[in-house]
Amino acid sequence: MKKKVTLKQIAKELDVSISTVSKSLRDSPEISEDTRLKVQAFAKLYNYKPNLIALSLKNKKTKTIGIIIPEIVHHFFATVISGIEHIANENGYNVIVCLSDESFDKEVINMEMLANGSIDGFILSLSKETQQKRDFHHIIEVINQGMPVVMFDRVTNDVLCDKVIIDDSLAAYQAVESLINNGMKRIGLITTVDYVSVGKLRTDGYIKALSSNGIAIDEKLIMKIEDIDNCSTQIERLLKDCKLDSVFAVNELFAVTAIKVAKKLKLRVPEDIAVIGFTDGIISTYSSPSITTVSQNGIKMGNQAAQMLINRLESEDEENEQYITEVIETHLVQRESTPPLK
Amino acid sequence: MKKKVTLKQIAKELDVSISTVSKSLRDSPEISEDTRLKVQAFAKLYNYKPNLIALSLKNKKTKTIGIIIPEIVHHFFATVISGIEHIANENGYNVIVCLSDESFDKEVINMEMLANGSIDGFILSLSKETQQKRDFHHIIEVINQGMPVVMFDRVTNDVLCDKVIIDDSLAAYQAVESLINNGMKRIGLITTVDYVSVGKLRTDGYIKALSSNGIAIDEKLIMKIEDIDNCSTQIERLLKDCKLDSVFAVNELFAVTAIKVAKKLKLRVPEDIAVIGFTDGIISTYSSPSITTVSQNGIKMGNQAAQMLINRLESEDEENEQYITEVIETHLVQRESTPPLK
DNA sequence: CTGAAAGCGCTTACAG
DNA sequence: CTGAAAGCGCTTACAG
Repeated sequence: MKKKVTLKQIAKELDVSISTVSKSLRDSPEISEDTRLKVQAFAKLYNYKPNLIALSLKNKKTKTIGIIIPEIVHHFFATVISGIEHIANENGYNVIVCLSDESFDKEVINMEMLANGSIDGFILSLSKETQQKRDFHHIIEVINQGMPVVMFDRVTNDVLCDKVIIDDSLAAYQAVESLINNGMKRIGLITTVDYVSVGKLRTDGYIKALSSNGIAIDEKLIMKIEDIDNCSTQIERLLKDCKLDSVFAVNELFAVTAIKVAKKLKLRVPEDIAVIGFTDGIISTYSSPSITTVSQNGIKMGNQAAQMLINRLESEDEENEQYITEVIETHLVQRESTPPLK
Repeated sequence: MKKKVTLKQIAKELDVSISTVSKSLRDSPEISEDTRLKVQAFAKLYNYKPNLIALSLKNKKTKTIGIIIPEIVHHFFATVISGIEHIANENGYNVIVCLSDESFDKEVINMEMLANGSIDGFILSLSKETQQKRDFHHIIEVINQGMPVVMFDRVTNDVLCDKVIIDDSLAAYQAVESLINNGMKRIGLITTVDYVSVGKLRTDGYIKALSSNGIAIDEKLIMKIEDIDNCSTQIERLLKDCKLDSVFAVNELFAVTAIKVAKKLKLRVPEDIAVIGFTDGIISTYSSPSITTVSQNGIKMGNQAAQMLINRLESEDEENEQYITEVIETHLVQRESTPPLK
């Protein structure tokens, strides 16, 4: 057991002052080559590494980024973390991850905890409950304290900060329109409750696509799902009652469940019913039939978010810069759950 | 913009000493009720929260756990992080996540970085490259410095520390034996190269199961896959050449790929060929047919690892305690890719 | 009951 | 060229 060595101990061993040791290790020109080399050799021998906590305190920056997301067991979020991590690492930052579990309180607690010195800035995606309550004081407060924040995916207009999103409404619009262009008329929508921002936007896109193509909106074809765990009964009702020729689902889980239900009802996918999902994750790839879906590049979103945050952190406090909202491109990934789309 | 307030500022405003402020906020009996209340009211008003970095430096503990895993975009690892996070949070710990990307160098760099004061202890799973090189000096060094380490899943006997694993060999044995008990004779194995510890163990289990049931080992039925991205060509060769009645795959990806390939070759699953996978993740659930698999409860493994680490951290330095290896239960989850197994 | 001092591990402006 | 001092934000043993 050999504990980590400190400047103080090196100083003592070498019978010089702590300042001299510190300067030597930082290659200060103030120090004579002799003592510099001597100190460096000794430090190397004892494998000296500066204590990062002490440096953080001194420098008032920690070189770590705080991430707060609703959950991690979710391919998209895991993907974003991965994207953040890589850019962070390249720039000498570490990443500390907190999960809100879709809970407002946990989101607040985690933010406050991290805001007390542990990190230099936040990257976050709102919990469902926070979106439902529309209470963002914890985020605004952190920003007011001068800590930069980048929001991604589940964002809100009520907070002014940098953001990374996709154009959920447009992507949904295009997906639904491509169904229409291929002759589909009775297009079901499986979506979330409205307070989930991205669900709402995708719903909007669906509605716009129908409207601008002269198809009347039929509320019965729209299934809003609150409780994801029991979505299959609701989806079964939708498929049974409504004689759909296709379905647009706002996430992978809804899409794959729709396929499972369709099979159960002896409907062939895509012949009897075509399915388009959202978020190009592991499920869409490995389901059979594999799922045609709107790609949502989490790695890119994470890269972008991290880069924006780091730019803020390292831009010598030019406070007045405008906030940026970066929109990541999406596209439709064609697979087996739809006929070849024109 | 109102920056966070410090003890110093409060002291100045109230015209008392920093010590008095500190003690008041910690409810020290040394302080008169009058000043205590005054200070507390003021602190509350200004929303004072102690700087955690300063506390870390002072207390020589950070209340954060470092996690190093090969990758995060992998359901099992995401699941483990989730398990760690929850126990950590309940105990007032935060979690800092680093990815080794299966690279030895990144694993070393990340460990050294975190070991320099940022965390109180590690939870880690070895990168492939580290397993291949069998070089664990970075881990041993950290342990020698007195920092507790818990390894999970991809562990090694060359490092003495607490560990959380499943009995990979036994689980594989049981899975393969259940195939045998249901009349399967030509059982293929899709596995990793041997240096991946868990792959090797699962291979061992397969071999033992055949041997102890009087089935000769046929090397041609064993496919060791190095490059996961192109596994489907190799798997196709296996299925084509070997007339298998069943396959045991050491992970989800191999299992689902085997199913895809089987379909392509017009083999029905499970009628013509039964498939058992390993790791009960999202793919196994949503593939069709859904995949019979060995469950590997990542949440539980994470919980356990976090609990063991925290116990170490909070056990008043009773150094001499023995290291523990905790074995998490597994079981076979029956789904559609096998006939009902007796 | 209050405060000055020392200390956690480091850096750096300043004196000598 | 070297070192003492101040400081990052905090706590706590000790004096008064």
